[in-house]
Amino acid sequence: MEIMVNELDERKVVILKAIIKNYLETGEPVGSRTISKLSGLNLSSATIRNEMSDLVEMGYIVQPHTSAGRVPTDKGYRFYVDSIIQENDRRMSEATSLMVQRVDKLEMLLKQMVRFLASDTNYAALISGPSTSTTKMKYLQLSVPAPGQILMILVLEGNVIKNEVLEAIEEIDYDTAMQVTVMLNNHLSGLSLREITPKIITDIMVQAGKQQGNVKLVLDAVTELLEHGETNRDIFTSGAKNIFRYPELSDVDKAADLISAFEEKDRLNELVNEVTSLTVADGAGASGSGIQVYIGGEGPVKNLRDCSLITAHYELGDGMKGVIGVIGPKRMDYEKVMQTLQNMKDQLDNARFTADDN
Amino acid sequence: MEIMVNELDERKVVILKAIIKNYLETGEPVGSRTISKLSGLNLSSATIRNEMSDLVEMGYIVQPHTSAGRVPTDKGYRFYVDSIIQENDRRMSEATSLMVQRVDKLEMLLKQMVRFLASDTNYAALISGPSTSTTKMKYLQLSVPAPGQILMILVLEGNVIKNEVLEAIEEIDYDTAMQVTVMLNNHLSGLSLREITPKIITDIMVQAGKQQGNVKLVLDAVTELLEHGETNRDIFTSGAKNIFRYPELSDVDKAADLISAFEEKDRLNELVNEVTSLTVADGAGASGSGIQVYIGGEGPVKNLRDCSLITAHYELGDGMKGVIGVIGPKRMDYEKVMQTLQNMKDQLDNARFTADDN
DNA sequence: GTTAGCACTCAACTCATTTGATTGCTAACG
DNA sequence: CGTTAGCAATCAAATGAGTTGAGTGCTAAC
Repeated sequence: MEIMVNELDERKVVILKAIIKNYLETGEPVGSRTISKLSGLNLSSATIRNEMSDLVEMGYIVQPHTSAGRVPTDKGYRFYVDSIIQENDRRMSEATSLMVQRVDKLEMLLKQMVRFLASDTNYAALISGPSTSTTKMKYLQLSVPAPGQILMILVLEGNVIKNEVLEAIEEIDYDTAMQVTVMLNNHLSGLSLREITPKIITDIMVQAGKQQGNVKLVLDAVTELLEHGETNRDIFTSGAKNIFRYPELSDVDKAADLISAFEEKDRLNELVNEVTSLTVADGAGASGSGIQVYIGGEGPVKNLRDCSLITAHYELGDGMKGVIGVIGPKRMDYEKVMQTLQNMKDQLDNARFTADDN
Repeated sequence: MEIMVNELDERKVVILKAIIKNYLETGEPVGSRTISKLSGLNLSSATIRNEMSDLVEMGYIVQPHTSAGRVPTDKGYRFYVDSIIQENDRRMSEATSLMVQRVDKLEMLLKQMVRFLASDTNYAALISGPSTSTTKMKYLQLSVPAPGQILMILVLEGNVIKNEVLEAIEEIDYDTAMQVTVMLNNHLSGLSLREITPKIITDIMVQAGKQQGNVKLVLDAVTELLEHGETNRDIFTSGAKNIFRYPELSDVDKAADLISAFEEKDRLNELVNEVTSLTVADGAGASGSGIQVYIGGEGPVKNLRDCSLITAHYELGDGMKGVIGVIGPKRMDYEKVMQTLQNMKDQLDNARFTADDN
């Protein structure tokens, strides 16, 4: 990226930014005369035209048709976003602490966040629940709701609760279930799925005694539950209807596509997973800020034509990592969304749960 | 309703049905010539015109403007739907058993159902989880995940699991929690919220001894959880994007409205509650079939302009009652949807859970 | 390197016209 | 008296010619 800095002289940069900024506001192709008036450069429209024609050649902007103004290309957007990121890194984020600090139920917090995000930005917003494979297990409880059945309850950090009813392998009575519960907690409490070593497993199995079958069943279920939760996180969304605010997305096909992505959470899950797997250092111009911007067909949003995606990773502490993001038209207010998202990220990173205060 | 039967002579009935049927297919106003050809009555368009003009006077159809064809009014739809219901009652439903009979997890079943319903009908579909106040409690388990905290797990019929972490009133240790658990199960297991009498409560409180505060806490939480679940059921949806198939709904305002109703489940919950509270005998022409049809502004859908709602109540046994429904344009294929819904209802009414088979 | 000037382009708008589906009415028919 | 053919009247929607206006590219002069 550094090599490219010199491709554009200062004046071209000013003009390009002015074009994109204006386009973000109006959604209409931008003409030379507009820029001549708004850029602050005191140049005539003719001169601007010459520069614009250069910018077209370099691929930063295009003309929808001969006698129309110019519209940014993906390359243009990319440039714009990258330059915003650089500026923001300089003047650090002054996170205004505007939201609740202590929340009992994680789910509440996330719903609250995503709703705020959508209504603040007027785009569609989503937030994923925390990664289940890196979150620590607080407590595991087995129980016998009916003969031959084992009820397994798994409490994770942040009081996220997972549970499942299993069909027992060996006969198991209430007291035995309690003994096994204590034994399992001794080994597993405080660990995340990733921290369970083979040694721990063997230790557990040795102590399982006659209940080996059931213990294996439970361990498998725990693993399955957490692994499955990894590719199948809870996802909360808000503001899907904001799609209709933007004419370029409200054409029937695209809108239907977006809406169904928001309804069936599967595709959002894929998206979150892809975003997670791309390292922070990666293409999306994250730098130190931890905000990623995917424009147009880039990366995870290649199926969402004419959309851009802005995401942030949050970490609530104790390995509870998740993703929060905004989906909008390519012509979105990148600057504002990035700021809001940075704010949210800071909020979440500093959130503490009342239940943890003991 | 019986009085009205004679308002329309046989020929008018045939013509009216033909008009509505054609309108359902095409979505375009229907002209006299079309009916003259399609009705099978061998009448000229002029005669049809005379009859149509009568039907307009009687309020079954209207003209969007002079020189346009005719379009059914809500009264027209109502007539059409009622006559379908009568015919169907006669030739009983021959429920083709096309779906799974045994499903472990209720949530899976419901998701499966709603997805099928949406893709089969091409409308938007929704299904509510079972009523929590009439579902029986199978098993209640208390536990102490951390000092000063009580983890309450409530297993309902169908292995629906609810849970909550409470802040303890009195000190409570693991063994005490177990004792209380056994005591509570003795009293509550097998009952639904509605079946808990004051006597049961007093009996429990007497036996609570030193743990009175915590027991009260737990009982309140159970009540709160189940009552809250009543107005706040799980709702699964599918096929929201089908809205775009129908031009009359895909105008921006209406679509945005519908979409946000489907995203934020609150309004669907209200809808389900309203549907539930209207008795089966009520206005929506249910008769014996247990299918309700709400046309246009009728009842629960008064906010969803130009939409109709068709619902069925299901009962999985042991008080697990819920609602399944389809939302589409007024011009929807009532006949088909009602049949599909009847089928689903039958499936659900007969579904049995493997976990119950012991 | 910058600018004024001008011919040219083309989507978008306007407005009159045409088209075609459909009605209501009337007079004739059986 | 119900039915029908015929016809003028209506009106949304499609068509198309003409106008507008934003914007460009090019050239010649500053």
